Amino acid sequence: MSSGEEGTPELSARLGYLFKHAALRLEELHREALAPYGIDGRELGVLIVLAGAESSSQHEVAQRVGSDRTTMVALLDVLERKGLVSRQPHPQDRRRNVVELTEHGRATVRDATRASDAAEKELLAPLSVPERKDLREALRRINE
Amino acid sequence: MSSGEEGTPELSARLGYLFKHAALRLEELHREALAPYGIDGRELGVLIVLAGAESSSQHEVAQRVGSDRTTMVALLDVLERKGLVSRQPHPQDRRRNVVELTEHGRATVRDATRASDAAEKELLAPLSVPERKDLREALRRINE
DNA sequence: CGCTGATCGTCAGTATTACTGACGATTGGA
DNA sequence: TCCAATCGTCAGTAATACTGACGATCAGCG
Repeated sequence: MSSGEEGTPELSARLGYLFKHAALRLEELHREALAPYGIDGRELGVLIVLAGAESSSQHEVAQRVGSDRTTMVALLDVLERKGLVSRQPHPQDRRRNVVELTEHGRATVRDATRASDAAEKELLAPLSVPERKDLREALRRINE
Repeated sequence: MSSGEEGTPELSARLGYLFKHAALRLEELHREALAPYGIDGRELGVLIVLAGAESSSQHEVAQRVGSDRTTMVALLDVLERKGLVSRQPHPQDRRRNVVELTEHGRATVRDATRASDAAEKELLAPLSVPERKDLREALRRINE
């Protein structure tokens, strides 16, 4: 397996291909699972961050999600229009916005996260339960 | 772990987050690893497909890569301009182009694949050797 | 042989996403 | 009080991949 072979490489064995296609498939499952809640996976990510750290600035939310503050503007515009989050001026620092989940937002995170869990479970269906745990753990360690 | 808990979900434990960040990190490693060859990961994918199936039509290449034929046009334009692939009219079916690796293309796939292997290895560095194999195998099974 | 439907490569247009760079407003420290 | 830094915002840009259409070509059927 590791002696100096020179075999034709196979695209479907490449890590990039494997990640990309797994991510695409998960995205599709999420589209179906989250449709009843009117959000997509990216938006659920923002809601999850807010559920874990109530009342953050937009900049903080962006950092936690792993995007940047300019991307967050339009994202929060949409979530605000959907009634899932609220923006209020920070009382002590008027440069900031305090971003919080609305009541509707809290209910949506709860239910949509369950739907997302189901989507993940469906993606991982070909694996045994311990294999699923190992996969998650391996990915977690790769991402430090 | 599986009793009716209602804990705050953590974004970094979500599969979508894990895949996205692993893919981003790998993309970055690939950027560095492939720079000497003047190609990116997407282009290496095309070259790898061509190395495994010499003389395909553009449509076939696109299907194997998992994109569509309109995307492939510009991609092959670039690879042709770089002297890595050649396009010739199919002798029997003049609708098709026969796409083949040039000599330079063959050498590039060989060397760039090695560089890509190194990038993958670096991404998987936190895992033991059997764990790397398990991860690949799990991803392969997820993607059918 | 002549039609008809399908296929191939191409291109224009569009949508999505995320970035850079700049701006005004605001803050906090020298 | 002044200056550098921060925050949210927006315009512009770049990368990517899609849809829909087009002409050229092919294959099958009558």
